Formats: sequence, structure tokens, C-alpha cells
Amino acid sequence: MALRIYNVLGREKQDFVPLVEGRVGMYVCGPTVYDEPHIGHAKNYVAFDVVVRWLRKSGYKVLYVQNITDVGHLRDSGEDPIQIVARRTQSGPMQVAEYYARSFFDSMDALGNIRPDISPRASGHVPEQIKMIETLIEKGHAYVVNGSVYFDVASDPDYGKLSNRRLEEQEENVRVAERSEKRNPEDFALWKYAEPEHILRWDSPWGEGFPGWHIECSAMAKKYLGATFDIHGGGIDNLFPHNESEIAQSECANEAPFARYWMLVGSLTVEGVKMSKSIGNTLTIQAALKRYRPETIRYFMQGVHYASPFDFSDEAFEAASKGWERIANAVRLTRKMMNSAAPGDDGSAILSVVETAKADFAAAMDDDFNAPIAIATLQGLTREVNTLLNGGAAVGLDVLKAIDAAYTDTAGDVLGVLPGHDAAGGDGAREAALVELLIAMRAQARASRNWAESDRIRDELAKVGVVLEDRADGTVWKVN
RNA sequence: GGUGGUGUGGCGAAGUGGCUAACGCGGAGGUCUGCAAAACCUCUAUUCGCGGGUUCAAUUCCCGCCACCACCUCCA
Repeated sequence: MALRIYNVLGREKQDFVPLVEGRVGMYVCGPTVYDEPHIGHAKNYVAFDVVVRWLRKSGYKVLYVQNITDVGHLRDSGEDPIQIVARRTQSGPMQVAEYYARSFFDSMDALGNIRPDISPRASGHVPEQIKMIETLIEKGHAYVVNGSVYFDVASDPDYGKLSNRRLEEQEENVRVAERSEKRNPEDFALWKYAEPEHILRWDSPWGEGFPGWHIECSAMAKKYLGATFDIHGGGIDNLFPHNESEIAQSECANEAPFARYWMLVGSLTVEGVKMSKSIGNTLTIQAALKRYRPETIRYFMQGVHYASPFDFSDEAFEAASKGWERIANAVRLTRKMMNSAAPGDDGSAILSVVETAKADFAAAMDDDFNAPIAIATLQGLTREVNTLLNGGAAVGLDVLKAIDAAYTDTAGDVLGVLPGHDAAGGDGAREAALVELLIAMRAQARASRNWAESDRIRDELAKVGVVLEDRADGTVWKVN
């Protein structure tokens, strides 16, 4: 079954046909590094991490580029956010950018996101941006005013094709344009003249200044992926003006199509409210990781299709967490039983169920990366696996290995939601040995019907996060 | 006002022109168990925002309306 992707450019689900067979060039808008990354970032980048993982699982050789925005862009206040933080912390702007870039990578690593192949920084690509701006000027798509350069929206008949904002429709709604150096209110800055107090500044043919917000993505995508490439990802909140402007700049400068498939991720709210500093409901990834384990965060976020809006609430998180645990328990049990199972294919009747689940999982992912359905197939598989493993009948090692491989291929490699391979939850051989020792002592107590002692061991372990479950064939444990 | 999106059971959330509207959580009952936990089984939306229309048939297509959300020029 072929991969299909909902292309925002055209607003329809399309067969995915890469530019070069077997290869995928993919660009995802990265963060502006002036603050700690939050769970909105997590949702976005987990989504694209899974996209890349699935493409690779499907056999594509993927080149994944995700930028780091570390140059100054203006905000409402008229000031560059990096500059604001720099002043507040009495640091240099690039020091601030570096600090938060590292924090971003740390958080992404902790969430289990595979790093992009290239993480280009806007500050390191100013010459490329200037070159592209010069090209736009030469081709009559941009003009210089007072040391700034603006893109002439009227020169691009395609402007608005991604967001469906056509100029002619817009114009009627534009109130009397305020006094501006722009020809049209819709024109956007490619290069901005730096006022004396602006710290982040570079030399350019138009004097000292700094690049516009959108041009970095156009320049870096071109440099690493070419004028035309396969997939452009980002958040839906940047559809306009950012993504629209990227297309306009790139296609006018390169005279070639830009990204062929646009995938935009739905926005995230917290308890139904948009995260914002003024409300004070921003949840950073580091804070979230103190409360929840990363696999459950990933699982939770993939319970909703990537393009849909997503609400991060404790209640919904708990529900998802329980669902995750069901799968994780089954995998843990499978691996535990692998340690002592006899070779052979006892219980092989389940293999057809395993194959069906793998096929259903693949079909779901091929259908515009439908992770919710992919997870549903794993839940269905888990019911069958649990029935088998808890049924008391012998299960051969070959069968257990097949089950483990199915989970690893799907929940592990693609969704990235499985705990580490250590059956105990991954806290080291010494801890495992200590727990096993206590379990053995408890088994003795149980054998002599000393329930007080056996319950005490179980309760004390529970206090430090080690949960015991008694089975007919022994006791299994896990770390909460 | 413009553009786009969403509205499905107690909660989260898939989905389809017509088989019993996935899956998870929660709830009820049961099995298993020293107890617990885990697990399994059964039940839990005559119904898919509202009103029209198309159709033999719509939650799914079309129109209108209502509600909520996002973005709307230099705020990833």
C-alpha cells in the first residue's frame, strides 16, 4: 500500500511520490531559541520524528533538515526576543541563543526524538540569505527602502496559494494603510535596517541590518535540499504569513517549485487554553518530564492525529498513560518470558494475529501517518497477546520472539513509545539483582504463608517505585 | 470582516454513502488471585452540533445556521 499524505498545498490527500525515487528531502521549521522549549514544541517535533521514522522504516533514505532560528526578528514590542533575554540576563545574544539551543536539543533527546540530519542556524547562513535577497531584487520581486528590503507581493501572482489568502480579497479589508515605507501593506521584510540599539546585526549591501523572519528557511532549505524538495513541515499557526512567504520568496528567486508536500501540525492547548506567558500556563518539556515518562508523553501525543488540535490535560494524560501501560506491560511480560521459554513454536496460532496487526499498523501509518489507528491496532494485538501469555499454556521462544519483534518494529522503532529493552525498565544490572533478591526473600515468606512479611516487602518496594505482580510462574516487577 | 479548522458516548479520540459507529480511559458485573496488582470475558452512543436538501440509503455529499479554536503582515 502506498503512502498517502494530506497536502495542505491543495488541501487533499495525495499519493506520496518523492522527487527522487527512494529518497526524501524534508524541511521542518525549527524553534527560535530564546526560551525553554515547551510541550507545544514537543508535540510538533514528535510528530515529525514519527514521520521520519516511518519514512525510513518504509525504505526511504531521508535527509531531515530542521533549522535553529538564532537571529533577531521583531516582535510586537518592536524588540527582538533574543535581545530582550540577553539584556535581562546581562548576556550576549549569541550566548542566549546557544544556551537555549542546547536546552532544545536536550529536551528533544529526552523525548526520544531522533536528531535531524542537519540543524542549520540562521546566523550561520546570512550570506546565503543576502544572496537570495539580491536575486529577488534583480528579478524585480523586491525593493530597497532606507536600508531595508521588502518582498513585493504584487509581483507574485501565486502569493496566497498555500493559505488561500488572495491579495484581491484582502485589499478590500485593508483599512487606510498607515504610513509605511512598504509599497503594499502585504509586503514583508526580507532584510531590515538595524536601528543603533539593535544588537544582532550583519553587514549587507544595504547597510547593517538583520534578515527577515521568513528568508532563513528559504535560504537554508535551498542550500541543503535544493530549490525543490519533498516535504515541508511546521505548525499550522505559521501557515500565514511565514509559510506563505517562504513559498513566495523561494519560488520567485529559484523559479522552481518549492516544497511539494506541506504537512502542518495542529496547535496545542493546555487544559483547553492556549499556552502563553501572560496566563502562566506554559508547560516546559523539562517540567513535563519530571511528572511523566517520555514514552507516555509520546504515546499521549500520538493518540490524536498530527493535524488535529491537541489539548494537554491531566485527565486526558492519565487516560492515555493507562493505555500505554497496557501495551508496555504486555511487552515487558513477553521479554520476561523470553528469558526462560523453551525453544519452539508452541502457541504459534497467534502468529497470524501478529502478522495482521503489523499489516494494519502499516496501513494506518501509510494513510497520512494515522497514529491513532496504528495505536488501536496495537491495542488489539495486546489483547490477544495478553490472553496467550496469561493463559497458562506454554509459549515457545520463537513465538515470543516474533511478538517482541512486532512490538519493536512498530511501537518501538516507529512510534518510539516502548520502554528500554531491559525487561525491568532499564535501571541497571545492580538494581535488578537487588530487586530479584528481595523477590526471592518474599517468595520464601509466601511459601511459609507469612503474608505480613511478603506484603511488607511488596509495599516497601512500591514506595520506591518498584511494583510487583505475582503470576503463577513467578513474580514480575517494573519501575513506575 | 477574511482564511482555515473543529463540533461523534461520562472523558480522550478514529472512521465510513448502507455490515453490530474503531481503540483507549472511566463505570457496572464476572473469572483468576492468600491479598493486591496485572490480565481476560460481558455490558456501557437506536446515535454522530442544529435545520434543510440530494439519494433507495447520510454521521459520512451539498446549502444555511449556531458554537468553539487558530491565523490575518512583519510575534518559529
